[in-house]
Amino acid sequence: MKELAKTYAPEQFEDRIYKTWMEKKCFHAEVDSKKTPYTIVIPPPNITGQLHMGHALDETLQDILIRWKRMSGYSALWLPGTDHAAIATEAKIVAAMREEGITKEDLGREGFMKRAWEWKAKFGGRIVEQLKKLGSSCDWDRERFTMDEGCSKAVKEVFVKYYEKGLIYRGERMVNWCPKCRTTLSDAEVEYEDQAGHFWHLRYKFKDSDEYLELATTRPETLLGDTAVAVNPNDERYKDMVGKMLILPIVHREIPVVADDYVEMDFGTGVVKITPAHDPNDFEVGKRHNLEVINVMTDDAKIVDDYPKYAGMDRYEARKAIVADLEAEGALVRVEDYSHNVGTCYRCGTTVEPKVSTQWFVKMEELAKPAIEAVKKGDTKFVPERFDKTYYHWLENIRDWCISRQIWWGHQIPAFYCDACGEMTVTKESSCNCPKCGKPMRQDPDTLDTWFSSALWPFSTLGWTGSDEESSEDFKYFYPTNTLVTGYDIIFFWVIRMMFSALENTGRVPFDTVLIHGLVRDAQGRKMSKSLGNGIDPLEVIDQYGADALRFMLATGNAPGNDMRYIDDKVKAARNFANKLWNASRFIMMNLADDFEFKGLPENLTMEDKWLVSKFNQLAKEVNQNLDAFELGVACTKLYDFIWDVFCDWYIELTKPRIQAGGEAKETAQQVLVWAMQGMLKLLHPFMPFITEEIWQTLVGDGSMIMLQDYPVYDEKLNFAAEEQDFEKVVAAIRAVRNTRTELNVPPSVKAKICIETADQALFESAALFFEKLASASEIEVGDHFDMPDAASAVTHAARMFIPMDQLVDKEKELARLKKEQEKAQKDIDFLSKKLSNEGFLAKAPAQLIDAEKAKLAKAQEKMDKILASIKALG
RNA sequence: GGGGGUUUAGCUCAGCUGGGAGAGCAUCUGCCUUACAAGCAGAGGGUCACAGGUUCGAGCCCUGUAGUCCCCACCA
Repeated sequence: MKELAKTYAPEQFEDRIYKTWMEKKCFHAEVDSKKTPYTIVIPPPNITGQLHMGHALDETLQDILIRWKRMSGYSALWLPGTDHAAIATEAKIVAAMREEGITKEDLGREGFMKRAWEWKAKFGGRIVEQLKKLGSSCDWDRERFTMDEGCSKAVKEVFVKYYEKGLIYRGERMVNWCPKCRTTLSDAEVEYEDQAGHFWHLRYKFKDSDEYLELATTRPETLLGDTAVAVNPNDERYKDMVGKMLILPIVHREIPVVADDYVEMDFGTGVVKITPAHDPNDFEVGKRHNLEVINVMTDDAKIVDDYPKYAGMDRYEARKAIVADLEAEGALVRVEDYSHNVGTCYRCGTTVEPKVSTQWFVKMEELAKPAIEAVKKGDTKFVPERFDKTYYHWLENIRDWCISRQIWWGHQIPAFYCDACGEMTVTKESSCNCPKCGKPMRQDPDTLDTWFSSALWPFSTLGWTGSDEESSEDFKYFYPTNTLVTGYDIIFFWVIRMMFSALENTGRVPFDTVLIHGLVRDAQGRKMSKSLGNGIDPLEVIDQYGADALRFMLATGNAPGNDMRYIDDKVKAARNFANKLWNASRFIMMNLADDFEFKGLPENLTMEDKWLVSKFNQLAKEVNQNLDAFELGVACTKLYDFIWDVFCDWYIELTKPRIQAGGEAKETAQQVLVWAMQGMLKLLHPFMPFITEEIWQTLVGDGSMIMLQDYPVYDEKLNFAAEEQDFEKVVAAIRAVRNTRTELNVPPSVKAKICIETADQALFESAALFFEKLASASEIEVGDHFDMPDAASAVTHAARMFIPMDQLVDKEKELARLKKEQEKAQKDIDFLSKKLSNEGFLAKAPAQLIDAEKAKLAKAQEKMDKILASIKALG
């Protein structure tokens, strides 16, 4: 006898099974010309990261798809790896160094990089180990890192190519600057939030008169860098003042009044102070009017030494001091509360400082066009589709991408400068001499935006070298990849950049489908965050309920792209489902003799066998269809319902009489039970890999592994529609009897005879045992007419059943019950006959539907006849 | 200021090409029926936000309104 532990205890086998899979290299994908490739590249988690629910969801969806495809005969590659996460990682390392009292400068660039690599070696693998706890079937032989040799080569390759094509340039622009991280940020890396602030109304005095211009600002400290005041050229109020000079308060510098369309006449006083160095709009205005750009802040947002009174003050201290001085000088008119949009750093939350600086940029316009086209043509599809709008909108309004970062951890920009003659060279070489004067050149100290390397991930990880011909066999076989699974929150950061990078460099889209999922929120619907402390640790959930339960919960009951809530009860429900399956398999195994041999589906199937087989066949069909359409949640529900309701609650119960009977009947039942269990395990395996593998190996016991089995598909030979329908009559009759008994408060322990009046006598006679087992029948009598006015009755369209009780049935109660059923039946009849007498319906509805409705009406009428007969019999 | 999501049972959510409203949890009634009380058998509970429209037929398609959430955007 095969045996499983008495209770489902995932902690006892999940790790062991994962180890077996690893040892047998089950996750490894091969280039195989006989198979069709199916590829997913993982969204590489940051090496600084800890597994959170977002990862758990993301990995679960990918693992379901890859396991399904693998079992369906594809050469399925799930390529894993991690991201160096430039700013986040450097910040962590710097913080750790601070504990020891060391700064970056102490170590120098080389020393720092050495330390960073050590840090990576120590902690970079942590998240990978956590992914394994989930059961992720990644090909770990192909694990990659965004700063490994291949990825770094690809980065240089692409950078140089872009530069040579004029797609990358270096220039002085207004950029986003994080004073805490001390680096630039791309537009995508700035998060805007509404903050309560103030509107300081100031007056700037004219140089040649005692008149003032009144204006308002949210950032009085930037006044130090004001080089003009602007009004709208069409503004009658200020027309005469354009060109006149004002005296900047506090600083007492002379600045002009300029006219510019940028100024809105009806906002505030219609006068704007212009600080080209500290505001993107003002920068543009400044360019148009040739204004001086006066920077007043250091890299960490302190006032520069040119203003001794405020020098060294941080921007908020300076604000206070300057407001006080303005007030003292009489330049402050009033202060009003004002809420405005402030840009913050997505890594550290610090308010971003707009700053003019020389940086490297990717020119986006030309790159964006093919990326838009590719989705419009359908080469890449979003699931759900609506996210293509987000995608288009971003690409259509895209600005050049600032890619240089003032940190060390990352890909150093492959540009070299000659300090002697000022020449610049961009090259893939790691060092070079000046092509003009021959002197050694100095490499640009900046590194690239971390997303520059992530953008190349789908091909850099597959061995792309710059040309398709020279690239690896892996690249030729597995690229383009098929499905990218990611959250909607990183479409801008990543999906878009992979799209245009792949199109530009490989000439093809990087993937054909982008499956978008939402966020996992807490039980109250709040975003899980460190600051709120409301995050749920997936590893703790796995410890408590098992990875399968967590996975099933994450995959069930939500549609692609929608957020979901983490609710403990949902995991419990998934765990209970696993337990149900566990026990069902225990039931099967405990009845198997030692010499039991599974021979496949037997020939001599009974009607209930055919009913089950036919339903299973349908299930296999639908699950495949759902997976194909990325409806993973729907597939989960169907598996849950089939396994729990159809198989456990009905079929297992139906086999019990045969199992007790023994002999050939038992043998057949067991073959079907094992067949069905194997099929269900296979269908469920992508969703719950551990439990299905554990049961499979125990049940099958030949050393085979479920994850390498063929995924079940629809098979016309297993379609027994007629038998299925017939047996549904029996199921319905049993339900009706149970219902009647419950309503009459008859406990299951009280057995009673059931007389079945039906036209399908042979069918019900052969189902006698089921009524005894499942409907508390003491015996069954089948006939074409019974006259039993003192018995309770149960009615379906196919049968009228009488249940004689020891004590007389309460006729009034019974009558009331039947009347209720009559009402229901009448409603059915009314509804259906109305529909079927509607000429429009008959003329336009599909014939198949009309036939189905007719059949339903006939059934309803049959049922009504039987109810009426019972009512009549009651007198 | 644009764009999008969402509104379905007490709660959390499914319901995808328009054909009589579903699940889990919760509630109520019975059951220790030897796979499973992490269980079994039943029951109650919904004008599918609102108002129009298209259609033989609308939770689903179209228009508008409202609540709610999110994304994008340079109004100082």
